[in-house]
Amino acid sequence: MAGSEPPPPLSPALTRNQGLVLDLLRTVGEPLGAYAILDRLRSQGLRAPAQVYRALDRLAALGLVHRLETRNAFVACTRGAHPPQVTVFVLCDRCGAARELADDGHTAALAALARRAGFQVLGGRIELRGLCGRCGRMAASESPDDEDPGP
Amino acid sequence: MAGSEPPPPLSPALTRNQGLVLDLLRTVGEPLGAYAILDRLRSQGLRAPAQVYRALDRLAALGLVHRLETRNAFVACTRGAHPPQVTVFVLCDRCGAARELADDGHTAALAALARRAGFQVLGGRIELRGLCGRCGRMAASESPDDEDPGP
DNA sequence: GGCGGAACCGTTATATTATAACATAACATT
DNA sequence: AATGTTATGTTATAATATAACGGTTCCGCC
Ligand SMILES: [Zn+2]
Ligand SMILES: [Zn+2]
Ligand SMILES: [Zn+2]
Ligand SMILES: [Zn+2]
Repeated sequence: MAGSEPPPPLSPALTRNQGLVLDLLRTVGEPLGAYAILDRLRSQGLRAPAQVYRALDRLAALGLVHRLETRNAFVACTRGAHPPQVTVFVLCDRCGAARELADDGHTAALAALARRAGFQVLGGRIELRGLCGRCGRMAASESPDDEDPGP
Repeated sequence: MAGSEPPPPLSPALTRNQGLVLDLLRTVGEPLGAYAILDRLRSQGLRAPAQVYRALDRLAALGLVHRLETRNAFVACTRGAHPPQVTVFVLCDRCGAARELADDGHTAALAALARRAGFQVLGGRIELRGLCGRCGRMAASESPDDEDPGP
C-alpha cells in the first residue's frame, strides 16, 4: 500500500546500483523477481542479471531487503533494522501481497525448540501462506463452498 | 513390468514413479534436488525432469515428502502424515543435514499472530539454518576458521 | 606522482531449476 | 468396443541464478 510508512532514509554506504534496486523495491512495495527488477531498471542502465543479483546480495546482507524463498522474489524490509536474521512473512495466495510481521518472540521459541534437538540456530525464515484480509473476505462472499489445496 | 513386490509400508495408491521417488528419498534420508533424483532413477527408466516433478508434486500433496525452499530440494517426511500443518525444518549449513521437527504448537501461535494482522493462514514453512549437533561440536572444538566438508 | 589493493561495475556465457505442450499408454466404467 | 480418466513418456523451453573475465573507480600509502 502506498504511503503507509515513511521510508527510512537511504543508507549512506549504498552504491548506485544498490540504491536503484532498493528504491524500486520500496516504491513498489510488493515482491519482485530478480528479472522483473532488471526489466524495470533497464531504463536506468542495468542490463544483466548479475548486476541485480549483486545488488540484492548486498541489500539482503544489510537486512534492507528480504528474499521470499517460496516465491523466488525479493521485497524491501518494512521494519527498521532487525537484530536477528529471522523474518516472518505472510503471503497471500490470491493477490500475491507479502507482509512482514514483527516476530513476537516466536523465533526465539523456535530456536529453543531446535536447541532441544541439538541444533544451533543461526538464522532462518518463516513464510506462511494463506489469504490476506481483503482476499479472505472476497473468497468468503463470492463462493461459499470454495476448496483450496494444501501447501 | 517385471515381478514387482507389493509395497509393504508404502502408501496405498502410489503409482510406479511416485513409489520410486519416495523410496529413493526414504532410503537416502537427506535432501535431494529434482535432478539428483532423476540421475539416480535413470537406471529405473526415468528420463525427463517432468516425470520427477510430477511424482514430487503428488508426494508433496500427500504430505509424504516436503520441499525445502531454501535449498530447492526435497526430503521424505520423517513424521507420520501431517494434517494441513506447517513444517519445521532445521538445516545444517555445514553438512547439509535436514531434520524435521515436531511443531510444539508454535505453528498455531504463528497462525494466531498472522490472524491478528488480518491474515488467514492455510499453510507455510519454517526453515531454520544453523549447525547440527555434530557440526556444532566440531566447529566449537576445532579452530573457528576450519572448513572441511565431509565425504 | 606512482602503486597496490579493494570494491564495484559491465558483459558474456553457462548452470541450475522448473514447466509447457503434446501424444501415447493403462485402466476402469459403461 | 467406446469412453473418460489418470498416469506416462518425450521434447522443448521458460525462469531463476551464478561463473568468469576484464575494466574502472576510489583510497591509502610510499
Ligand atoms: Zn525486515
Ligand atoms: Zn490477497
Ligand atoms: Zn513431514
Ligand atoms: Zn551438520
